[in-house]
Amino acid sequence: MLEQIVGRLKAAGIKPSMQRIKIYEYFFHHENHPTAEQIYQDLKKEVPTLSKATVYNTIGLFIEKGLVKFTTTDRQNARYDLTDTDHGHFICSVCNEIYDFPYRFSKQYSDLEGFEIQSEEIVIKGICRKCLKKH
Amino acid sequence: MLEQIVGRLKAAGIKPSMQRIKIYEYFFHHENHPTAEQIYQDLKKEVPTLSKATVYNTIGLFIEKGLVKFTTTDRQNARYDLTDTDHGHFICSVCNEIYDFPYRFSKQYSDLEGFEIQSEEIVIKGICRKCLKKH
DNA sequence: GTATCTGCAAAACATTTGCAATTCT
DNA sequence: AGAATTGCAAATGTTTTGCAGATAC
Repeated sequence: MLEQIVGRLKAAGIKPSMQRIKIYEYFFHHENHPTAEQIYQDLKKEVPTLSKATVYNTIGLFIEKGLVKFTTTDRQNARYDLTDTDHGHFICSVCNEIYDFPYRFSKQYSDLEGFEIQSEEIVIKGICRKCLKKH
Repeated sequence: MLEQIVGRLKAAGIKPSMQRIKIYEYFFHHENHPTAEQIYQDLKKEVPTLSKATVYNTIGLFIEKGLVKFTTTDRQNARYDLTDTDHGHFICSVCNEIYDFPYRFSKQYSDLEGFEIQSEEIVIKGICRKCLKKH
């Protein structure tokens, strides 16, 4: 696992420092698109000297190198996604949890002829099953 | 036209003040999802006493009453959409312009059974034709 | 005249930046 | 030592809030 993390960082041209490994690893263990704040709060327990600036800067580096991308689910806080699979995002307006669901993009949009497509995202907002049950 | 604006505001339970009419009207005349700042800058010419707080508060009221909703295209600045039609958003990563394109949502997602769906948005990022031509 | 609405200034909040201290090789 | 990385504190930029004055009914 750790080998895989380090390998991917190196492959992306990123020197695998302690902080970078921990942050990248965090994305693998926390699938529901954490905010920088959540990453910071959780990792501080393991790496007490960690600063929020480092979290932001490191994620910025990951984005630049293509390991991670923004989701556009949440306008308040930035949320991130590993750049692996085609999937849609459902965000619950009560608990703010993000759920991934399988979704295949069409890749072809007749009304966007002549446009270069770089990424596609579908965002569904509503109330998740867990929150619906609470009422 | 003005009648239509005023009518919609009243129907939504919003008292149609000068500022509110101008701001709501603005959305009808500017289809590409302006930011609060753009609305403020443009309307200031007509309504010099307008303050940015009023723009934000008024849009907030519109959202609360369901006349307008956030788009999730842009993480830097809030952008808004009239809650009318089914369409997708294309955002150009060069000029930051938003293009609407026809898109029919499926409304049915087998993997979201038991979830209540309130809104759907598809966001495609890339480079628009205009910017591609410049190179 | 009372309730609502507006606008200013300040506050709040997420994110970025400059720079000094630290770490790694 | 030299280069890269990190962490702090301050800056930035957007959005929200408190409150006093203005407006509308």
